[in-house]
Amino acid sequence: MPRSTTPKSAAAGGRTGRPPVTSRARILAAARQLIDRDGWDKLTVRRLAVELGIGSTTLYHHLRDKEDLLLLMLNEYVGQVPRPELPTDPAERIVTVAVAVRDLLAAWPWAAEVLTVDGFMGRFDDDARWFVEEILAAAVAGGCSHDQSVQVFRHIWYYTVGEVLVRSRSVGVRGPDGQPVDPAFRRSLDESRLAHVAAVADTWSVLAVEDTYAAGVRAFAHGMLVRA
Amino acid sequence: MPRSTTPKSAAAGGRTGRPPVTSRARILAAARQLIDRDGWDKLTVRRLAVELGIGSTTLYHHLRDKEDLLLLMLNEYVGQVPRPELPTDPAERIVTVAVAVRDLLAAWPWAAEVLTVDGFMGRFDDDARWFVEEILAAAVAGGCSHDQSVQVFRHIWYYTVGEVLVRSRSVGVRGPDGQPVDPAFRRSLDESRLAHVAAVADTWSVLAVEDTYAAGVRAFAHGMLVRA
DNA sequence: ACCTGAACACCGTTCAAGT
DNA sequence: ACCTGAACACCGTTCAAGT
Repeated sequence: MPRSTTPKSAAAGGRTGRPPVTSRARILAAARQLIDRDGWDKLTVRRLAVELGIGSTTLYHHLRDKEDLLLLMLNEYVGQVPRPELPTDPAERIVTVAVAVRDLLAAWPWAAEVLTVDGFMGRFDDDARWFVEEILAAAVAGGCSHDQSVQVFRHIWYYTVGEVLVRSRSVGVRGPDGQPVDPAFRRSLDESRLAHVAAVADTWSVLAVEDTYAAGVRAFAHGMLVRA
Repeated sequence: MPRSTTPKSAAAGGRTGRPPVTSRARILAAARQLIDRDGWDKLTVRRLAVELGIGSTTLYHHLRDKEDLLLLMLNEYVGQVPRPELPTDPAERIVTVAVAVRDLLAAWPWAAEVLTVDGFMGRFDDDARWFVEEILAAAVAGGCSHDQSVQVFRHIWYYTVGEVLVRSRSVGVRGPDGQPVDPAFRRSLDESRLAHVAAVADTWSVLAVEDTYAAGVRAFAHGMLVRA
């Protein structure tokens, strides 16, 4: 039952016993390849083993469980992102960092699945935590106490996770009848009770695909730094 | 392959054929009972059939698929919520509605799972859309155009979904070793690179359980209505 | 018109036995 | 020290046959 933080292959000092057929790095690479080729939902322990040409149960010598694999992938992914150039204004620095993280998560939709794994915030490793540091530092530079900076981070994080999750699940959705599901709420719309919904019914689907994330965090970040 | 909007039992005009052993309403009630008693993750098509005392495959005459069941439950749930008293100030009206919806979703954590179902926004029915109407109306009352009100709603919605999802998955999390996962990021913390993270490491877990949702939407709502 | 069992095509995970 | 097949305990869904 290996832990994420202590890979067995690295810990093994001696050279006795049966030689390993795979490694953490190889597993991660295979998982990524599998997702890119066949899609996120095809990433199963069994398929991953086939991809690697090993028995599926062998994977449990390298990973605690499937969730462990997901966290490992997220950490590797977030850690590898190129850090953006940061502006000097604290609020704008938050916006820049948040947009970078959002773009990162949005580009790999499977990341959205991992975001909802139990307690994942405490399972980021140092390389993946740079963005937490940057947001906290910017909040403090903007006049927040350390405690307030944590709350600023949490707000930004909730908004980001929500945006990524909702949008990754709403693009190009089609109903079982093959027709695209109408995001405009026009189905059985009671116009007297839902007057404002009716007023935007025709334009909703157009407005809903617009990328308003940056505007959202901007309003958020400036609003909170002013109040702090 | 029945659709959510046209229950078969209701549509059937004649009285020929084998009598039904169950109904939409009974299925929904049984599902809720199952969740309340055994937990969200125990809600499977097979267990639900056992709960109802019918064959599992029979359920497919009343539901298109499992996702359909989830949406049906969400709609029933959101539609039944007592509408809160609304203040006159537009921004505060948004806060009140948003808090009510958040409380609702947070109280039934399984709702969080449904929120990530493909295209669920377009699958709310009229009874569940009152909160959309209220937020759009408040935004317009606050000076937004109809188009802008949609963007206000989207921002609030992303934030709400994120808050509910993250928080429903972060409470009382324990690692596989039985120790609670430390949300304070203290594991292998490089204090030189992550100075601000280190500064809040000790208080993070205390701050993270605080309910700051209302403060978040408030900053958001006021900020956006000012800019619009 | 509605219900059913059998079957299909899968899952994640454990564990004793093997090299 | 590491790998493996068999097995366990499940899933959601389809479909021909039955009442």
